[in-house]
Amino acid sequence: MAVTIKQVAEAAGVSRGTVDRALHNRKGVSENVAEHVRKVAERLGYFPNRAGKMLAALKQPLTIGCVLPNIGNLFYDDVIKGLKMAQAEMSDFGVTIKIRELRGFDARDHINAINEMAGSGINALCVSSMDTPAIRECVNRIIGSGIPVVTINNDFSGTRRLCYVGSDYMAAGKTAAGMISLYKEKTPFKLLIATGSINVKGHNERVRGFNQTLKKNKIDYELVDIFETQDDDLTAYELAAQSLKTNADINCVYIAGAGVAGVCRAVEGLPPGRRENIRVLCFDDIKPHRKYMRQGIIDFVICQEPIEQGYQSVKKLF
Amino acid sequence: MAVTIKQVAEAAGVSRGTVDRALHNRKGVSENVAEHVRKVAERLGYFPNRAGKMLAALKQPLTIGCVLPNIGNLFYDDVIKGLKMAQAEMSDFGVTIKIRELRGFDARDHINAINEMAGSGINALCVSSMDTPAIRECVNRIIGSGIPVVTINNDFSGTRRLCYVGSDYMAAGKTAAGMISLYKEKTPFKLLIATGSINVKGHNERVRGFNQTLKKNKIDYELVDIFETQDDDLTAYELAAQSLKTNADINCVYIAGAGVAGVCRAVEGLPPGRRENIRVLCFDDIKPHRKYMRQGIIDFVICQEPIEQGYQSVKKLF
DNA sequence: GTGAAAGCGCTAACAC
DNA sequence: GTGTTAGCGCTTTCAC
Repeated sequence: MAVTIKQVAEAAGVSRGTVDRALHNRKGVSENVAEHVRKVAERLGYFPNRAGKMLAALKQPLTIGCVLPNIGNLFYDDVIKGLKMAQAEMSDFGVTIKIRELRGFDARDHINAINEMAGSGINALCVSSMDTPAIRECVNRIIGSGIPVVTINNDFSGTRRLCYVGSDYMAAGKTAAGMISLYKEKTPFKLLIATGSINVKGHNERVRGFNQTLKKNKIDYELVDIFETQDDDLTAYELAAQSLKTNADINCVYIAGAGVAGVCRAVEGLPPGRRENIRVLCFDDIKPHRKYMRQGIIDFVICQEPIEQGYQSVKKLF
Repeated sequence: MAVTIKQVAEAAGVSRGTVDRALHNRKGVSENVAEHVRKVAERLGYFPNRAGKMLAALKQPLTIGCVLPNIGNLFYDDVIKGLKMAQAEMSDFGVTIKIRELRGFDARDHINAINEMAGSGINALCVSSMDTPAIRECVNRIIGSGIPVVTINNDFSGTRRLCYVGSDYMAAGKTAAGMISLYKEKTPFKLLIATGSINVKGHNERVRGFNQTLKKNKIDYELVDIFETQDDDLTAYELAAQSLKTNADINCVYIAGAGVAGVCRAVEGLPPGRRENIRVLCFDDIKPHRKYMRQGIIDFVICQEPIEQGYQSVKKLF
């Protein structure tokens, strides 16, 4: 059996309460005693038993607030599924989650939602948003106020968030480049890139990783056009249809964000003969993507693990 | 806060001990009272709190025995990593694991190891073995003796194991068929299949799923040769070299088990011109596979999640 | 057959 | 600043 707080207390010649205070840097202990206790704990190889912790934690229930731009983006359905799985698994330890749902990429909306959530008595925050200065500032302020934050699916540059739970988007772009290279006989690729939003770090990285790897592997390609879908199918459709019409030489479409169905519909609308000649790559395993994949419009879908992302976010915070 | 055993006891007008006995079908409680308690618990929506359970479980440490044919099969390194991760995470709840390592597919060896393990005072068993009558019988006997069993990575047909943790090998074969279909212009495929062992259910299913899907999708192919590697690189090398020499028309090698490096070495040894003309598909992300992938010998590797398999096996048993 | 009580390891409230 | 104690929910042992 592992060493308990009781044994540390005996060895250090103090009470269990004092050990607890010392090891958690709580106030109410003199620095001398605290230092001594920490030494003894270290020496005995003390490591707090999580079963005991959990049971005691029941008295201080933990509420985790989640802010997600999920409305109109099916991908987040599975993230939410993961969040709920975690909640189900940890409700026994006093964990509750509270989800705030957002539509689209309006920075003001996001900031309002995050602030509201932070002010609603939560103990921790789990957020998926954009990587803009205003939002970073907002999140940093919340962290400063003592609420730990994890980013989920979308990370921020330079915030002191606890951790990021999500995929490595550079690697994802790299993978996409590898996939399209299987069609080397179709080079030079005439490329259309549809990204979600220039404010989303992950979308940018998917594009950078893709370009970098194509160059590194000396794949012959030319970037013909690029636009933002705003993760909206209608916008995506219109811009894609326009671009494909203007640029008759496009033979490869790389979709780095949501709005995939919109782009696919535009490809679908092309005259036969042209349509089959276009390779389409996109991300995330959601229902409409499967449909277009079966139809042969989409050639490759690179997936992440949304359920796991939701699940792990809660687990880390707990 | 959720309903506790104490509340159930009060509502039912009995003691906490009696509730515990009733809900766990332990002896020492009359069927009348037991029935009544179960009804009350049901009505109140009682669900045992896992934090409390875990803490109490500390008094009865749980030892999980694991029997794995890992020696000489790098894939299991990650399975073991997962087992150890789980142990690290759950040592706080009194869980210990004990691993017995095996080499190869000798049924007698496996049965001896399983029996030894079962007789060594373990509380649960986690096993990866072959799907033969003798081994099934052995495992069923152990289950009958009251030790719960999960199968990991390799399932048995028709045993009363608690659950199977591993991949869907039919789907894996299907995926492989989809991958090779990307090279449709190379049809008809002249196929060499290297399976690991005819006694391993997963290997068989990988082959069946592969064949079925090629047929279903009307891919033109012919099975030229098939052999067992015994998951051994040397055997694999010799048989593959022989087969490739005898059958000069082979242009596609499907490796359903281990021994991949052996087969690849055989392909590598072919004269240039012939060598590049052969597509190779295999399974599992282990180091030598990466090497042959970079070299361009292997075209596709379909992976499973060995770490997760190890981790989940322990978690389920706990 | 049933109730009462101790105790798993930890934290927090209270006492000194 | 430090010690003491109660209690989180559950299981098990001991008494009756």
